[in-house]
Amino acid sequence: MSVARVIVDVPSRETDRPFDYLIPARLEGWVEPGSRVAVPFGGRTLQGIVVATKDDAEVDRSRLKELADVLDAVPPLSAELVELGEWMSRRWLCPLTVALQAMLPAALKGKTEKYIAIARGAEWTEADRLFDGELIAALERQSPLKLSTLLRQFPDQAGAIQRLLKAGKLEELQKVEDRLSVRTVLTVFAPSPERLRAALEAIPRRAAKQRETIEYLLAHPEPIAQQQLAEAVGTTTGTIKALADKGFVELRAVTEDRDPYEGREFPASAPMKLTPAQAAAFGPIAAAVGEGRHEVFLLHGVTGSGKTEIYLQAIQRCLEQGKEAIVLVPEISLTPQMVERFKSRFGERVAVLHSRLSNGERYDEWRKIRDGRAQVAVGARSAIFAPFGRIGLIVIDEEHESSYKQEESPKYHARDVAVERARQHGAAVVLGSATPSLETYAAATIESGAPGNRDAAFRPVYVPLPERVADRPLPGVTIVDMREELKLGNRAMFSRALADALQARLDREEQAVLLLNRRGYSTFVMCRSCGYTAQCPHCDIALTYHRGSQNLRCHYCGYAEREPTECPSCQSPHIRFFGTGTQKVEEALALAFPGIRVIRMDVDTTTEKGSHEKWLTQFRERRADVLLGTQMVAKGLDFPHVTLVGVLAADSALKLPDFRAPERTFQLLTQVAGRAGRHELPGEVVIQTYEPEHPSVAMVERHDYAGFTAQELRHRRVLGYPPFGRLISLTLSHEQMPLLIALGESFAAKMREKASAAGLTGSFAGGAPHALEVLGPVPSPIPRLKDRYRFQCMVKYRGDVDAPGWVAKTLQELAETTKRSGVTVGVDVDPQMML
DNA sequence: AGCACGCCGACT
DNA sequence: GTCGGCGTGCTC
Repeated sequence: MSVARVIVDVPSRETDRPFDYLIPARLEGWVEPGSRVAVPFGGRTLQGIVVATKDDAEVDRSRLKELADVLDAVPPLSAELVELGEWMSRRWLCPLTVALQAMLPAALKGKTEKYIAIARGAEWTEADRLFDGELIAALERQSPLKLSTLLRQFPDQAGAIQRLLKAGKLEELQKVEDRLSVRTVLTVFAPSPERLRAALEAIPRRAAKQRETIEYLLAHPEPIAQQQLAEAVGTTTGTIKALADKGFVELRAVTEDRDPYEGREFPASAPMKLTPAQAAAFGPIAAAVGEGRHEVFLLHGVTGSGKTEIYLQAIQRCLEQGKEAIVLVPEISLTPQMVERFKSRFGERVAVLHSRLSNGERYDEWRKIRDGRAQVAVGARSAIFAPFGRIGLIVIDEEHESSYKQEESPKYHARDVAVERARQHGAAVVLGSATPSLETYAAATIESGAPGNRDAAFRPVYVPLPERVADRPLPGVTIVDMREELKLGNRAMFSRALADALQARLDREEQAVLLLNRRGYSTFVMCRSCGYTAQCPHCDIALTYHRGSQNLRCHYCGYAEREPTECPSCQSPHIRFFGTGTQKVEEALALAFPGIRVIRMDVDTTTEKGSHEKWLTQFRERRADVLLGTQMVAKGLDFPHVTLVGVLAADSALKLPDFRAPERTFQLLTQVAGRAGRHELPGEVVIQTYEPEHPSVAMVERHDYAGFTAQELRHRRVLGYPPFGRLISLTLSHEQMPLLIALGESFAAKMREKASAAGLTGSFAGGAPHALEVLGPVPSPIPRLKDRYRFQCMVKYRGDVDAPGWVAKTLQELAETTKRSGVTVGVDVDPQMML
């Protein structure tokens, strides 16, 4: 008998190591690295992932328990993915189980179910029968029975169950069950026509619906879903159930593959002829893919330069090598149009993974990949874990997008995972963007790389794609200084330039996209008498007024309260709403342009499944004049009749306490500007701002990526920010503020002490290659979240020192102190959002 | 993360 | 005298 090393599904630092289990004879041969198993662990049964197997000669067998079960016929992970998980766990300091869990579709996140059974040899006394008769009877009918079912049936018998368990008359069993398996559809199978006719004889005349059902089956003898049959006959499933009970028809659960794109036709598309510029960019990528060489490319092409066609042809080349390809796109641009391009070119070989799929649908797509029925996976962030075995190419479109960084644990960046996974497979990586992140751009273009930039091995080959297809000009950009507007007495949210441009679109029956980075109606609520502002009671963040639901909401924790009519603090009626959100703009548009048709798109209008697509389709079909939304309208949308893009407040994100704010603003503005005039009609962009001279705004006017980047990189170099230094943020939280302040100070002091003891502190400003410093603590930009106060420390370092490793080790050493004090420490390696 | 074991207050 | 509060500690 051999031994399995198992990572149990307990996401804590203490249990973040393999536990050994004996593999019982009946499971021998089913266990390998990547297998999902159920194991007994501290008195309960949990899901775990096998990371290795070994011979039992090396271990003390007597202290080991046995695996309870293997949960899948085919292991859901491979040794390679387990190894990738281990790498992630080191890189982003998360428990290994959390990294492994991120690779599994939600359907395979096993949950422990408790069952109650009558114990062997249990004998019921008179008293048992008297007090717990019904409970015992239920278990005598069926045993074991799910504890939850039992409690639903006998809500007040929890004590009795406990007692009988203690007395040894009942016993508890635990099983790990999947959230859902393959979807099954109850399907009706009709017997032979003779037997159907016999049934007709036997069914009394008064059971009209049953007779009709049989007659329908005589006419349509093929198997049919119960639900559909009921609809076709005009009855309920009860009728069919009755027929099945009498044995006239057969009712069976049939497993069904859900195809979210079922019934949709995708016209086949052939590779297009590449322009000379495209061909020049394609050359080196195709060569690497053809030779099965691991190499990373930065494909820097302006919007409309035809990057997608290059991806498609590179994938084609990859498939010709008998290998598989992964394409990552930001969730938001994973629209039907985008999917269509891939489905049209590669048909059935494409699996699509995005968050709008139900767990079951996603599981089906995932199985298509694992079982080799698909060779191309297109999806958002987590598609980087697509269970392929021979990857030849990984494409990351819009590589600068912040959505590639997961904000919950594991806080991984899909771009970095992609490079590591490609290295494992000897695959090529194409990072595509019109506005590459400064990290990637610097690594690709600065002579010696950026000294503090990830690992030295990250040196993408720079592949520029400077021209737009068909030489369509970039749209003209007008920057409007809103201070001037104010001076001229225009206090409306639309400048004269934007209002005129909008009117012109309405007159010409063209369309416009308007961007405002604020959802809700207004941004804050204040009392004019006493200065009270509405804050979230759990997060100390200003509440936002939502007009439709007439309430104030916290955008961080979801807290909501009713709209106030008087000041809660001084009872004055002079409580007012300030700032502008998308809802308010919608109203202002209706007022300024009577009859205008507006579609508003933000998280409030797109939560419903499919609503995102619904709105976009409506807009595409020109059933609206204006698409108004938050940044989600900026990404990857492509509408032929949009000739105007308006940005209402370009600087709204500039003042955020985040060193990436200028970069994000520039990227966002450049991306929206690219939305206009992508087709025959020329486009125009109007950007409203209070800071027209700010580089993030001014450089957009000239479409000057290089100019903006050069300037921003100089800033970053001086301050030692990425890509010239790297960061790890440590967020300390506690319910009590004074305690947290004291604990934070001592925590930071200890970190600094340890860093200096390890010889890691150097003069950071002097640019020493191994310098590391611990900054803070300072109040976190969100000073309180869900009733816990927050302070943060920042570890800033440069060069190739293994700072994540050092932080992990140091936190381990401080673990006892922190645990006793009740502070929790959250770690974010390479944070993307300073908020 | 749970669930055990373990030491101090309000009930039968 | 017991039931039960939730404070540490361990889980192959």
